[in-house]
Parts: sequence; C-alpha cells; structure tokens
Amino acid sequence: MGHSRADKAKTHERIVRLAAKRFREKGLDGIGIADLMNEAGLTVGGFYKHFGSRDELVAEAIASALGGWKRKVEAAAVGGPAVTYESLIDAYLSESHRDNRAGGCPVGSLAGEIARSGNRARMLVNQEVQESIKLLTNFLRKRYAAGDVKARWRAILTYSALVGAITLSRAVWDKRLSRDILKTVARLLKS
Amino acid sequence: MGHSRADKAKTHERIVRLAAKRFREKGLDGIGIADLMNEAGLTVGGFYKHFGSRDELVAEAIASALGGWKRKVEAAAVGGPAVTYESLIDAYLSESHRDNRAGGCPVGSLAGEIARSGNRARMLVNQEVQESIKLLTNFLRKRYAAGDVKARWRAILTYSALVGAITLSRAVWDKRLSRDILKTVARLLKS
DNA sequence: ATTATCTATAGATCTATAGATAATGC
DNA sequence: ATTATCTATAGATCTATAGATAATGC
Repeated sequence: MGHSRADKAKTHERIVRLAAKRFREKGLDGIGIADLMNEAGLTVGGFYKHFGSRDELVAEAIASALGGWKRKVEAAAVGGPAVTYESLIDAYLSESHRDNRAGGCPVGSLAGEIARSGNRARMLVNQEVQESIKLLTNFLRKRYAAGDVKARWRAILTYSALVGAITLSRAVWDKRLSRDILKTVARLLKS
Repeated sequence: MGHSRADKAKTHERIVRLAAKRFREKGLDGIGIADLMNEAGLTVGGFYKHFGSRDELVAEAIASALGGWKRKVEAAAVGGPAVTYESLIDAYLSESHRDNRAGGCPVGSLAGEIARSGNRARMLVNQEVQESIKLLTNFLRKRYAAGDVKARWRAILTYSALVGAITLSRAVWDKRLSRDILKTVARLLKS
C-alpha cells in the first residue's frame, strides 16, 4: 500500500484515466464510484480525498479523455506513415474505432450526454471541437485558395459527418448497415 | 379517478408519451419512475401494472418518440408549403430544433445512449435510420440518373451530417459556435 | 367480482462522511 | 505528527412488490 504524496498523485491519475475509459464505454451514469475505485484497486472511502464530488471526477475524466485522444492523434503522426486528411477519416470511421468506445474519440461517445451536462464539460468539448475544426481546416487548405473560408466550412461539415456517422454506426442493430454508414461516409468525405 | 379499461389504455399512452419527452430531454437515466408517474398525475405503485420493467417503458418510449417524430415530419408535408430536401435540412438544423430536445428527433438526442442499450432499442433505431436514408434518397433522386446508387450514398452522408451537427450544436458551450455549425452544415448540404 | 390506481415499504444501489489503520516524513 | 487509504455506515434515491381502496362491469 503506497502512502507517499507522490503515490497519491499517481493514484489520482490512475482513477481519472480509468474513469475516462469507463465513462466513454458505459456513459457518464454507467458506473458508480465504488465500482470505479475497486477496479482501480482501491476502496470507496478514499474517493473524496481525491475529488470534491462525483461531478468533479466526471469533469477531470472528460478532460483526461480529450487530452489522451489528442495525444493519440498526434502520436499517429510521428510513428507510422504520414497522417493525411484521408488517413484521419479512415481511422475515425474504422470498425475498430467504432468498437473501441473506451479508448476512442470522447466527442463521438459522449457528446449526446455532455449536451445535458454543466458548463465545465461543455466548455471542454467546445475547445476540442474548435481544435478539431482547425486541424481539418489546415488539412483542407491545399484544396482551396489561400485564406478561402470554404476550407473551414468544409471542415465543419466533415467533422459533423464524422461524429454523426460513428454515432449512428454504434446505434444501429444491423452490422451491415453499420459498416455501410462508415464506409460510405468515409468515401464521400474523401472525394 | 378513472378505472375503466379504456381509461387504462389512455393512461398507458399518457405515461409512454411523457417518458418519450423526458427521456429525450434528460437522457434514458435522467428521470426515475416515481417522478415520471407523478408528472403524469399518478403514483409509483401503478407502474408495474402497465410495464413489466423500467426497460420495457424505455423501449416503448423510444418507439413512441420515433413514431411521433415520423408523424411530425409527415404532418409538415400536408399542412404548410411543400416539404423539400432543402426545407427538411433547414428544419432539422434550426435553433428551435436544437433547443427542443424533448420534442425533437429521437436519434439526434438519444443515439449515443441507445448505442449502449439492448437489441430492442437498437433495432428500432435501425429501422428509423433505414427509413430516413430512404426518404432522403427519394428527395435526392432528381439530382442523379435513375437508379444511380449515388443518391443513396449522398443520403447517408447527409443523414450523418444532420445527426452529427445537431449533436455538436447542443454539446458546445459557445452559442456562436453552435449556430455556426448548424448554419454551415445546412448551407453545404443544400449546395 | 374484477380491476385500475393508491399507500406503504422492502431491498438494492449510490453518493458522501466519520473514524480507524498503517504508512510517510520531519 | 501527518496523511493516504481502509472499514463501516448514514442518508438519499431508485426499482419493484404487497396489500388496501375505490372504481367498473357483469
């Protein structure tokens, strides 16, 4: 049992990262504090020495999920082959992303619930959406004249279609329809 | 207090319709049975004479919300000016639709949560998505040669962008960004 | 007599807190 | 001595059920 201050910081981070996964997987109401703490190898009692309330954990977990997602996207740009507009779309609309809610885009898995949440969560998503639009706009610049606002317009359409398509692909029952949505939207966005 | 069988059917329908509103507004976990029954002018005790379980109400409420939404779309086609592809997009991506989750498109407000639900809910959404794609495909036929599968492809992209855009417009904090998403996606989908 | 709804409550679950325990750190 | 975590539990809330009440309908 670690009891040092450094350990506490690590424990805190461990709880937040686990929550970031489970909330994406099961929804913001889908798992309780006791279950989360147990899965982190702890007990309920310690929770409120780390967080003022459950809502505080939710906010930290959303921030963590967004940060982790950003690092994941950036890491892909370093390691393997060059990241392009096309490869980004294919990755976002892949079946493996659809089936990996716990580690996937937090906006895709939680936007519907965050829409009903408080200002803090909606401000975090606001920033993420702005940054995602900016990222896509930069990729699209080469298709338009310099400074053309149409690049941003197209980025907003693309981002909306990405979020809508992965949401629908997860909600429908028929796997063929699910794949059809992912593949069709990916193809048209790239064309 | 009505106690006839006809009254019971009406009561049942009243509970389901209220739930269809509140679930869209507050989420599938956002309101409890007692509060729902009270708002319907009833008490908790009677609930299980109407539904075998909470999940059964959820399934009926989703079906009711989808049916009501369909009627709303069809009714618009009868009463006022002709419904077109363009008017449909404008209505879906309007600020009034964004701000009216309780009476709005159930897929837009609940798809994220239904993705984590059982087969019954996902099959209902499956049918709704198929029908929506078909409706949009029919509107788009005039833009393509007869039998061209591209009409359906475009319909899938449109539907994904509609669902994604309204979801994002509700999740972001900044009202200007929210409007920007709605207006930009509407304009580009119509072009 | 039957049944639609109500009152009351059991039992499970969830958030939050109090006080004990076992480490760290001066 | 301080503090990170644990044990235990209070109190609220939620789903589900049992039995009472007050209508309907033969």
